[in-house]
Amino acid sequence: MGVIRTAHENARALVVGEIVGEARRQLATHGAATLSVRAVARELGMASSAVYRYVSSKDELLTLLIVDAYDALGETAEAAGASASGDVLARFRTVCRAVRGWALEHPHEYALIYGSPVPGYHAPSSTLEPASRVTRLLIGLLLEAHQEGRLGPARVALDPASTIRDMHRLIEGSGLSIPPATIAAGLIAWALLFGQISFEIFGRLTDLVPDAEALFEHAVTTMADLVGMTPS
Amino acid sequence: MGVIRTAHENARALVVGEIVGEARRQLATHGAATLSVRAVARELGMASSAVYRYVSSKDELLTLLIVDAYDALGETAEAAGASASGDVLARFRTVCRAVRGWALEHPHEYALIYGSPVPGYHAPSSTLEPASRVTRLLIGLLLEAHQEGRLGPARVALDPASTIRDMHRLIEGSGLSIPPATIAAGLIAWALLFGQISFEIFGRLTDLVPDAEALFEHAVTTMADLVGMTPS
DNA sequence: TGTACATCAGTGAACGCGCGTTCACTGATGTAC
DNA sequence: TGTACATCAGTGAACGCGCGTTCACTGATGTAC
Repeated sequence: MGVIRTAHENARALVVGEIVGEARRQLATHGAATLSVRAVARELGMASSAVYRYVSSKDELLTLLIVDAYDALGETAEAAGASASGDVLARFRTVCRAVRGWALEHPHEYALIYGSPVPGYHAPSSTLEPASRVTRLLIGLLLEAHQEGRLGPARVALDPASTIRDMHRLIEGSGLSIPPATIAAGLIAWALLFGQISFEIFGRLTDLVPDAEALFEHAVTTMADLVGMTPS
Repeated sequence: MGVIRTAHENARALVVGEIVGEARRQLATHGAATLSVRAVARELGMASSAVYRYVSSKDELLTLLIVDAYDALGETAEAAGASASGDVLARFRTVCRAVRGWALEHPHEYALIYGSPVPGYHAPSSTLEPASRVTRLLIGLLLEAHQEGRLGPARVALDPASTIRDMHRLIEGSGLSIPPATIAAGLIAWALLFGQISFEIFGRLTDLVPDAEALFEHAVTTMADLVGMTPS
């Protein structure tokens, strides 16, 4: 259909935006569990039945919110990566910081996409692409470092045949020219990134580590170390 | 009051156990969001009002479930650690495997304690002790390795003054004789452990890494490496 | 050992609530001639 | 440019549901004498 739309379609897109915006606002203040179609309609000053002209069900609204959150996080991370100066390592650190920063600013949206899955909700395929945005960005940095020759050996010794097979499958599936051990290290570093952020957001570091930001910096160093990213 | 109880008290404890058990069963099949006092009563064949003789509110039931989950995980991990043969490193690996194994068997209970916090619920202090059981076990292993001289330098270089201060505060608060850098590395390894498990439980590795168990073994090696735990 | 009494488990009805979703309708708005 | 018509946004009432929690009550059970 392209970019040209009829007036009706424009109006539709506008209202859908308002609905998702209000839903996001309620998510931010009350959390995902209490999100309700009726509450969104109420706050928007329209009948609850009117929302169904734009969104077919509560699940679809949830999907829109999830896509929205992934996109917001992806955009924040990409913008940080694009505007960062310095070498690949410096940009990697900046991107990690941006992800943490977004999570701290939007804890409920972060919980929606990186916390426990909402029971009974099954993510449709439309969430897959936005969900991989941050991952693709991080892989891009890894690839860049590799091409610049800034990638030492990964700190992971591939042992069982199944992992070697899995890593080769990933490499072939994406067409990346990164050594399998680096891929494995990248996956582990990825888990560490979101593990560290989740611990902080979900309150597990409270009263334990006052300066969580400083500890996060250490974690990022560990990640870079893991994949073999060397400075300057 | 001690261990001796009246018949009434014994009966009470028994029924509370049945209520929590049924609630746990429903949590396992339907997830935390749909947990309801009425559904538990229904399944137990009692009036919903009767539950309030034993549990003062839904929040208290949730607290009992959370304590229950922490204790189950703690017991599993402790049992694995106690029965494991081999050196500290081997026992560390066994404990990590046991934590992952429990999480895979009880994904909803895992989500309850290590996923996004339930909105509107504030954990009372009675959850603090059970929550720290696994952590204390892991710290114990670290301490053991240190006392046996099996602990090389941690792979974390303490940089900002605030982290050094935070780590010293942790050491003093617990009376541990572990170097500050090792404490920091331990915290990061801790985040990696649960980050890796959460990624697997919450489905982020599905279709990406078929043999998640093998990747987990690599992650555990990375954790041991991080804190400087050396083999044999 | 037998009886009176206090304790407490358990009941069932009720309160008030908010939810997701449907449906027949009204009225505005853009479009085709 | 003016009019007729189809489209569609939005309404308000309704359905049926399940929830947490309270309350006055009944009847069993253990205890004290």
